[in-house]
Amino acid sequence: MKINSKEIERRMYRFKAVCRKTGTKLTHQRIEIFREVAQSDEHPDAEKVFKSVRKRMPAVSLDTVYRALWLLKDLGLITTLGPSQERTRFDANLDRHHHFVCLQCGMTRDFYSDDFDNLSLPDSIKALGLIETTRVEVKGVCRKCAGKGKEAYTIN
Amino acid sequence: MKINSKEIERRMYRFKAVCRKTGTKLTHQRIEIFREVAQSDEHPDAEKVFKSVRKRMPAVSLDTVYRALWLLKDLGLITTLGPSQERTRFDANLDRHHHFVCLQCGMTRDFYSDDFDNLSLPDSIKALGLIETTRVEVKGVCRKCAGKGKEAYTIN
DNA sequence: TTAGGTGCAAATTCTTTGCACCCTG
DNA sequence: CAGGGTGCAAAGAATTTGCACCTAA
Repeated sequence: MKINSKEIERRMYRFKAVCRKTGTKLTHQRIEIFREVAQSDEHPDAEKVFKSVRKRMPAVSLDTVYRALWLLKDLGLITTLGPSQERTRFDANLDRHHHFVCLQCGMTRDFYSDDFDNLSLPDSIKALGLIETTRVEVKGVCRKCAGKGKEAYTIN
Repeated sequence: MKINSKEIERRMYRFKAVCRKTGTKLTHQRIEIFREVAQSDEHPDAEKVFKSVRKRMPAVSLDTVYRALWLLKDLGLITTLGPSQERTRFDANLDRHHHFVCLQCGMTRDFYSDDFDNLSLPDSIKALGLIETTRVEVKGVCRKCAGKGKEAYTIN
């Protein structure tokens, strides 16, 4: 809850426009659920959204929150942090490296780049705490999936 | 299964050394579980490791795989991809941005950087597929957590 | 009016835990 | 031989689904 109200309005407007354009019903639940994510800068998880929304709308159910969030993601109105709907994956490569991740099949390839290894961070970030790693995540659609003619959808 | 055997040997050696140094028992299960991750470049999840290990060692159980993987992570011998043991989080900020993530409390802060927005990717990566986004993930320990005097542990 | 949306409860899926037995060091 | 480690089965979390009722358009 820290985004400025101008920006929140803009997000709400866009949300409503996209719903109309796509024939998605603007239910009270969806409005409150979207508002909750739109007005927060802390990247809440489903449970957190649920708890906040429930304060204003005691009857919502957690499954509606999940359904709404995935819908909003499909509509390109929100994105997910981390590999959404994927399990934790393990990596024995301890060298400094970066990742390319296929948005469709999840294929992940390590790559190396001196340029990326030596990025200099803005001071505002250094001020946040002790920096340990800086990693570049490149997302896209791998050749195999692109070959299948699927459309790439909206992105993290 | 694509890492070269020299590198696999190096990883196995390091693994055994760390186990000895920390008094961690070198059981057959742990050896096979670590080997599986060490010899793979595809960042397997727990289930995948389990299935592969079971071919050579039919009696292993999935929970042993989980226990071993988290242990290996604690020992700094492997890392996790994506927010390990965290839930999916949602973000309504559709502008191009980057993240700082606290390894201890999970606090995530967006930040902006023209430099980061304009990184040029190695050709080898461009060849992998259609690139959609390039995002920098900075990990570290936020001031609040650092203030608590906890040690930062090994990193993603 | 009516098709899509919701709440509820039950089902899944993924991961963790308690406990008795086993094996490494 | 001792204490940590393992397998099993059962518990817990997190997320999804089936279905009858409800509501936005």
